[in-house]
Amino acid sequence: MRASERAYQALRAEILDWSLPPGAGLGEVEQAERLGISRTPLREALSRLVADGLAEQAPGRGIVVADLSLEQADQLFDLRIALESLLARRAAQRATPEAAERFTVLAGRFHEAEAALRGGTDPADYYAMTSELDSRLDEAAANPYLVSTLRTLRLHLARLRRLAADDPARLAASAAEHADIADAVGSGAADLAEATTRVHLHHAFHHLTRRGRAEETPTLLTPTEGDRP
Amino acid sequence: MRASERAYQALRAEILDWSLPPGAGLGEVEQAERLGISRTPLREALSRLVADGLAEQAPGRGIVVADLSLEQADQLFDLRIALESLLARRAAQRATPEAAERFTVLAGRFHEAEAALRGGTDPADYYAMTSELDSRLDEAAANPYLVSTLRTLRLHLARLRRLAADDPARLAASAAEHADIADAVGSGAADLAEATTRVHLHHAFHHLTRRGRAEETPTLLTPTEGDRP
DNA sequence: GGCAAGGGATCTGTATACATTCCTCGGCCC
DNA sequence: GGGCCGAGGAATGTATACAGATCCCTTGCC
Repeated sequence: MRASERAYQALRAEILDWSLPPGAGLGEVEQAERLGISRTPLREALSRLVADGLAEQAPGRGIVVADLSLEQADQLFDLRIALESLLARRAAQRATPEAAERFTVLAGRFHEAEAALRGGTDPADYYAMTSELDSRLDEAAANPYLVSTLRTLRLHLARLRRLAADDPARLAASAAEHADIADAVGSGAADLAEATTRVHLHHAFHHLTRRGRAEETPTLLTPTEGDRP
Repeated sequence: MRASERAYQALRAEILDWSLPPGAGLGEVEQAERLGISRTPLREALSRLVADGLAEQAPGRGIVVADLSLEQADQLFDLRIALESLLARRAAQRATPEAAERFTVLAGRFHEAEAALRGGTDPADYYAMTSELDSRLDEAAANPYLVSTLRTLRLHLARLRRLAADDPARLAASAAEHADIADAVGSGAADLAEATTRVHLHHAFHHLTRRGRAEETPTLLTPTEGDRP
């Protein structure tokens, strides 16, 4: 794999999991040294991070990890609701019969996952399923511009997810909501597909902001001092 | 100005005005030579163009200008309608009293522009006003993620515009629609702001696709042979 | 003691040289 | 005659060296 690609993925992963917290400086020499590559491919990786909005040019400090906190969650979700409700609607309208069948099957799996999650199962399978649903919606909606926009947005949402502790009750409810979405898309009900998506996202947003105000999260918001000496 | 920035702006302008048509190859040595810079800053410019979606990695041909035709107009407008209607709604909800006043003033100027355009005036002033309206909406809506997404989308729309010949009648009607939008936002009517935006964009889309099917445009769709021998 | 100017060090931006990969074209074998 | 394999070459990917800018620290003057 290309060095620039490895650097991009490594840095992106560290930003998404908060190893590199907002405001952390991404000096070229320092990061190139750390990743064992030269400055040229590192600069390309940084460009891509800036284009993704995960990093930004800070006034006199070079490139730093972009800020993110719960204050921005409502801005992200405002955009997310608009885009994902459109995605679900178009997927419902345009899904081929074979694709529709796959959505219905997926809905069944979400229902099973809901039961399992209520039992306290490991949520890894469930996360994989949500990501599969996203991919199938992207495919069915058949709008590359929309998909590409959502791809970028999902990066920010992944970062945001670390601010919310997942509790089994919410995960089970979320699985049920995903089942509703998959069912609606699978049956070609565009209005319902959009509505179930909006319902799901509103619940997800409220859960996120409610959890975020609990006293445990500040440690997540200001991790690991010492990145800027 | 930095060489990479100049290269980015130069190439972007050439892509937007179809001097570099879809499919045109952007070889590093060739372009670097043409622009009088070395490959390093040129590569950064190409990265940014790819991130914008204006260029893309072609299977075995390196980086080429991204495809764009009227077939993609409905995909672009589908996304555009979702984003700009949200933008108008939020702007109406969040505009400060001073900002609202500016929208109302702008609405008046659009009405004047409408009359002038019916008289066959040069539309340059009108274009400047639409771009000012966009900026004010961006500012009032106060959602950096939405604004940044729209910034990218508008690049593609600018490219698309070259496929539509502007006729004075449509421009005047468009000015009237913009006046409606500015009025609605200025008066804080969120529903109306969204509705007027949707109306405007539907008209713009239909005008675009209608014009595009006229027999003159195929020459625009397949310009200047010889870019790929 | 504070402020301003200069100098040094560090960082980013650019150019160029080198390495590696991939495409193409020609020849050979089936 | 067609297809596969290999050599040549061009283009991309990477490293490094150089240049320019910027920021901070020091020092001198007010």
